[in-house]
Amino acid sequence: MAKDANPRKQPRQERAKATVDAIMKAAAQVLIAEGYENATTARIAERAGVSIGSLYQYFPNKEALVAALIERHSDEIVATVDEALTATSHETLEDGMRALIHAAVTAHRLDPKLHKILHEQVPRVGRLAKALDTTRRVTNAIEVFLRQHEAELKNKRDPAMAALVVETALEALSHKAVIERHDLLRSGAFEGEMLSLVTSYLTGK
Amino acid sequence: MAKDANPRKQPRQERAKATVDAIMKAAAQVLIAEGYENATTARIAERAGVSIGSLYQYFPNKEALVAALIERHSDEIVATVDEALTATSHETLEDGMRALIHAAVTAHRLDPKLHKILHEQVPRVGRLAKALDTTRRVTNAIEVFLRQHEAELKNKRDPAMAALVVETALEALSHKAVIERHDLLRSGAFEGEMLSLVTSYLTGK
DNA sequence: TGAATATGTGATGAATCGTTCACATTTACT
DNA sequence: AGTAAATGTGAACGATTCATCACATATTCA
Repeated sequence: MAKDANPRKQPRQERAKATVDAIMKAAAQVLIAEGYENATTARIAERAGVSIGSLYQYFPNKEALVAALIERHSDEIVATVDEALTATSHETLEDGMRALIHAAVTAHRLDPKLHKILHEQVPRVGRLAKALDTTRRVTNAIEVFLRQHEAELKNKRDPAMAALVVETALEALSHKAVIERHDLLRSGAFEGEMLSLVTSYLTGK
Repeated sequence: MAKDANPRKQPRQERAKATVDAIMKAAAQVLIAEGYENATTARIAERAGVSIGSLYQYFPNKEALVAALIERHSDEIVATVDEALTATSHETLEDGMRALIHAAVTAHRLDPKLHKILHEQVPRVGRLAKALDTTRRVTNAIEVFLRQHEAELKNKRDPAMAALVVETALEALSHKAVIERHDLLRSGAFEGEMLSLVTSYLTGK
């Protein structure tokens, strides 16, 4: 087990970029198919059609490879949520929440199987934990939005606290719907429940 | 790696029961201290003051040992929640939710470190997944409670759906508070937020 | 007391894994 | 064409793991 976190060689030629891309694609596929523990570097390299040595030329170890995957996935989610909230910054709080919920569900649906693995099976330790702080970034975005709509907020609701509550609840509900109860999303009923949950909490109406 | 799931010998003498107990206690301690991946059977046996052979006499493999730990923990949580809901079955819906929230937080606090490991680091595969269905059992209990208070429920709220939403949200919030933001529990403010969230959703007031 | 059964031991096997490194091949550039 | 840099290869290594089994000890009970 290497503790070496030294940055590996950066791909300079097109050929090398294709290799890195193939490795990451293969890593995602193998993670989905085999789970984190059985996703060995050898299997990933084989799936990528690359030798094991090439893998270690661009990623110092397995952990860093998975971290790269997580970071990319996290960025996608945060971007999706951010877009939704900034796009509705001048509409009502309820409209914003509706957009947020839609974004959260959409984000989870980008690659549900990979999301499930990354979220449930990847150990939350070391560098991996850092890459997984989607939560904090999303909560911040929500807090900003709530401050912009403080007038609609129920008396004495602290935006920071409310953002924490809303993020936690919506993340859990989106996750459950997309990962475990995909049937709930057939009709729009479940999104309606989520909206009802957060708006009545936030506005107190 | 053995796939053998054959039931191992049951402890018949007191001595053996003590051994099994020591193994489970040690397993919890080692899991907390080292994490799931580094919690080797050898380390657990050493910590228990037992030989590795004894461990394998009562547990067919590491997975089964952890599963036993999970099952016990899950039963504790379900029991705590069940008590709270049945004790308040004749009080108001809000009182019941207050008790439920208190129970959820208490349940998470029984052994927060172990809970965190079991919840976040143990791979959700095979037998482990089955043992982890605390969720389903708690949701059922909540649904029963809600049906008993259907009169107080907002128009057209389906008890099954509402139970799902409430369980998911409260579990996520309790988890976050106890595991990541223990500071939030100093004052009772956070429990208040949780109560506000679910009661305004359920009663629509 | 002594035999049958239950329990405990730990060296050892067998498998797997992450990672390295000496070397081969390909590309870029003069 | 020729050379240096970039990229690719995969056998081999060391470390670690789970799990077994032949044997020793303790307990039960006739």
